[in-house]
Amino acid sequence: MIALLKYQAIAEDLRQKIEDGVYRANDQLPLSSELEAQYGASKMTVKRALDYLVQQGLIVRRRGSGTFVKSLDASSLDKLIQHSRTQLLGMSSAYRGHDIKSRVLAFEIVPAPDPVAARLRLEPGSFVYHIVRVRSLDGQPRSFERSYMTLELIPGLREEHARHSIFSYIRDVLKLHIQSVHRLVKVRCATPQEEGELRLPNGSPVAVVHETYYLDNGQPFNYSITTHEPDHFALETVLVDGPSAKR
Amino acid sequence: MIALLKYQAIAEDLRQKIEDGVYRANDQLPLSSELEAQYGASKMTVKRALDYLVQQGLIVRRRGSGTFVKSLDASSLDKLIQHSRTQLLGMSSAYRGHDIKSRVLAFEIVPAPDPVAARLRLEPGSFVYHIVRVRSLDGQPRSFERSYMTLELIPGLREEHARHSIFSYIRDVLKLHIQSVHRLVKVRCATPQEEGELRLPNGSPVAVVHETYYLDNGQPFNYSITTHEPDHFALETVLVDGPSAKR
DNA sequence: GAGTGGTCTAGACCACTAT
DNA sequence: TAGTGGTCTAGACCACTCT
Repeated sequence: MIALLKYQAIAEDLRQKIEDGVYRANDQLPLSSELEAQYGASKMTVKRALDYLVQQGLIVRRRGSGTFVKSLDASSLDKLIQHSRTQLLGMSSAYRGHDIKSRVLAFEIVPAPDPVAARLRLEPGSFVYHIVRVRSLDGQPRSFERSYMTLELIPGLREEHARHSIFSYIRDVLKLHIQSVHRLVKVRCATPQEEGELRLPNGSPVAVVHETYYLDNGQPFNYSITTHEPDHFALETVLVDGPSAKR
Repeated sequence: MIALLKYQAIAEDLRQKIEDGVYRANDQLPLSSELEAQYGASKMTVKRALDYLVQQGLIVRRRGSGTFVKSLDASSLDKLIQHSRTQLLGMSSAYRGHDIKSRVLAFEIVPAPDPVAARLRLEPGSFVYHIVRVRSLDGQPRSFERSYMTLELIPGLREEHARHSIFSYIRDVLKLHIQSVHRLVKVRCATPQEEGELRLPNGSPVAVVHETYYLDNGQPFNYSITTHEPDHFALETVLVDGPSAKR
C-alpha cells in the first residue's frame, strides 16, 4: 500500500465517517478550526481535504455558515463512494472480483488511419497497434473495443497482454504513468458486427465512447472507440461549481 | 463582470496564451519560479492556477521535469477550451447566440412519485413541480426534458419561466446558488412520445441523462430526465489522475 | 548534484452569513 | 459584530528527474 498524503488521509477518514453514518445527510461537519486541531493539520491542508470531498460530490461548503454533508439518498451515496474509487482505473480494476474476459478479434500493426493519426499526433502513416477486443463480464459480452496505440510509445506489446490487461503492462512493465483520459460519449444504432459480437437484437442502441489516453509527459498513446451494450452502460459524473470571488 | 481571483486570473492568462499559440503543443511552460516572479504570486497560488489547467486537460506537470502543454490536435484544443467555459451552465448559456426555444408540454404541481421523492429527499407525496419541455436549437428539436422541482425550495415558479430559463429565475430572482449537478448517462430506444416530439425515425436510439441539481446548502432541488436525439448529442469529460505520493 | 514540482505550515487579511 | 470559510504569502522541507 502506498502512503497517503496528509490531505488525502484526512479526506479518506472523513469519507469513511460519512460512509459509516457518523456524519449523515445534512449534518454539519466540525468547523475547519476543529478539524485542524483534530488532525494536527494547517488550515490549507484541511481545506484541501474538504475540497477533495466537494469534488467527489459528498459535501458542500458555505462561507460564513459551515460545511455540510450533502443531502443524498443511500443509493446515490453508495454510487459516489464507489465512483470516487474507480475514476481512472481500467475495467479490470474497476470490476475486481468479477470474471472479466477479453476476446481478441484482431491484434496487428498498421499505418494509422488519418483521423487516428490526428488524435495521436502522429505523422500520417506512422505505425500503430490496432487491437479489437470484446470484453465480457461474468460471461456476458459488454463492450466492443477498437483501439489504436502508438507503437513507439508502447514497445513490446503482445496479444497476450491484450487478453489480460494492457494497462498493467504499461504501468508495471514499461513503468509509464497514465496522466489523463479525454472522453467523448455518443449514441447510435449498433452495426451488424456489434450486434453479432455483443449478442444484441437488430437495431439495438449502443453507447459509443471515444477515449484518448495521455501519458504524464503529455503524449497521447491510445485512441479507442468502445461500443457498450445498452442495458448495463451507465456513466456517472459530478459537476461542481468553482469559487466565484467578489460579487 | 466579476473580479477574478488571482489564481483564476493567472490560469486565464495562461489559457489564453495556449489558445493564441504563444505556448503550443508539447511546449514547456515557464518554470514555476518564473511564473511566480512574472505574476507576483506565491508558489501555492501559481500551483493552484496550474492545477486548474491540469484539471481542464490542457497541461501536464511532472515533478523533476517541468510543466508542458498537452499534445492536443487543434480540434481537441478548441473543444476543451469551449468545454471549460460551459461546465455548469444551462443550455441557454452554453449555446448563447443560437436560437433556443423551449416548448412547454406540461407545467403542473403534483405529489412526487416515489423515485423522485427519494432523489429529492422529500417525504413521499410532497408536492413538486412537474415540467415537461421540448428544447429546440435553431428550430430543430434536440431534447425532451421531464423535470421535477421541489415546490418548497423554488417558490413562485411560473410556466413563463419554463419557456425561457428556469435557472436564471433561480439565480437572479430567488438569489439561490447551484452548487453541483450529479449526472448519469444511459442509452435506450426512444419511446413513441419521444419519437414524435423529437421527430425521430422509428426505433431511434437516444441518450438519456438523469440529473440531480444541488443548492449550495446541500439540498437537491431538481431531478430531471432528459432524452437527447442521437445526432447532436455529445458529452465530453476529462479524467485526471491525482497525486500519488511516496512510491 | 542541480534543478524541477509537491506538500505542509503559520499567520495576515478578506468575504460572506447569521444574529 | 462574532463567527464561518477563502485567499494569499513566505518559507521549510520533500520527492522526483535528468545527466
